[in-house]
Amino acid sequence: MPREYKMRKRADDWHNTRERILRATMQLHDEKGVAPTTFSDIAKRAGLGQATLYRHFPTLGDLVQACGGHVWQQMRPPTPESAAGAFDGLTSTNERLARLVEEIDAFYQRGALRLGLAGRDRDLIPALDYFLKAVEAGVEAYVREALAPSKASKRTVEVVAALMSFPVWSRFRQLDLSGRKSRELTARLIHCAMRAAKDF
Amino acid sequence: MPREYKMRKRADDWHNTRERILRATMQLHDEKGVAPTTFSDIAKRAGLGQATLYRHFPTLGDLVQACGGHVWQQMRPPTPESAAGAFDGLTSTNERLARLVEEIDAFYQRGALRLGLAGRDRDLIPALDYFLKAVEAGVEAYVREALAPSKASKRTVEVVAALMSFPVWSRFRQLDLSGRKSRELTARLIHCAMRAAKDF
DNA sequence: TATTTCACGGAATTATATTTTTGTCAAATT
DNA sequence: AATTTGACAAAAATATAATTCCGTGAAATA
Repeated sequence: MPREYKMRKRADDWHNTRERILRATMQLHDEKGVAPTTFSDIAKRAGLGQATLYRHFPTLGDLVQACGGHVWQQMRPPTPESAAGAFDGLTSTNERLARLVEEIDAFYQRGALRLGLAGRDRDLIPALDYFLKAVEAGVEAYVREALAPSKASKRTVEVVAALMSFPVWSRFRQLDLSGRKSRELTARLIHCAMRAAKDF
Repeated sequence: MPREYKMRKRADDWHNTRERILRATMQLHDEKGVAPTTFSDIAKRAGLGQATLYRHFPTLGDLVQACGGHVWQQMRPPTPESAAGAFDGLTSTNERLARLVEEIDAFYQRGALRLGLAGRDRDLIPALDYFLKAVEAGVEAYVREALAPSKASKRTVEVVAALMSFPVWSRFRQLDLSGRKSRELTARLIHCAMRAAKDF
């Protein structure tokens, strides 16, 4: 229920408690995961009554979605809109792939914790699924853009996108390769996959 | 509380209800996941009172662990013990890698549903984590065995194991490649990874 | 057959989480 | 200044799940 506010102080208070709620929620989500976090957890952390949460966010979906906005801008995910710009001036396939790996790796590093936690509960909480689908679309757009000059097939794009997906990144991260080596390995695997995908 | 049973019929009844509980539990776990399944869900499905569940399995951990036994034998995971035998008579690296991919792929196909569901709740339910760690150890043992004649470094084994992990398999499965093509792709990626891992 | 044992289900109890109700006080309006 | 509005917290009301208690009847034992 958005309101018309001519009332300055009340509007500010409203906004402030809203932000306190979101801060507390994100903290707890980072600590225990999304699904296991309860309303009373949040209220306690924010120093508010539970009823206040409902006033601001009638459903859990609303709350998670609102967090999504903050999280999105904190992790700056790749988007279809930013894809073209990310490869500006790079013409060789090699350069473009290197840039692809850099960009996505940097993004996953920024978002590792939250992407992992969100992934766990995505089919429990629709807002999370929506969020992650948007992330995946962004990654795929980057892959497509990186491969654009190579006239890669749809299939090739799919395969490379799989290789650049978060679950795969996350598993490889468990090896304690340096970031440098890790990106190098990824790039090589992509080359290999592209060659292989030609035969499909 | 195990008992001394000389009493035939009671022992049988006890065993039968135990199996009914496990059957119902596994059904529900397959349908809704492990964590979201409640004791009353299980009791209803099994046609038993909830109290009966507690008598047979005092804690959730006991129940999940007992399911684990059945699940384990249904999905026949690779184990360190079976690793050596799986590559009997195969001498060339190529043959061994092909066998590795076949074996693990077949296993993941058998276990896909449950491995996915278990993975989601593994850090919520210790018994699941234990189970999955055992699975991972088996896969790694197979990788090690497949690469044994190639004198691969520890690092190489790790990298290939990552490539053969369930999360990676699962993501690639989303591409709708035929099993044939999919295994072919995996094999090629492994070759590439081995070459790359040499430089690390 | 008489007595004891014990697996069971119904129902009570406890625990935890969600959602609504209500009174209060400060801010806004007149 | 008097009145109204609305943001808030405390606590009540619901809802759902975990856990325990207790009487019953069939199986075991003597």
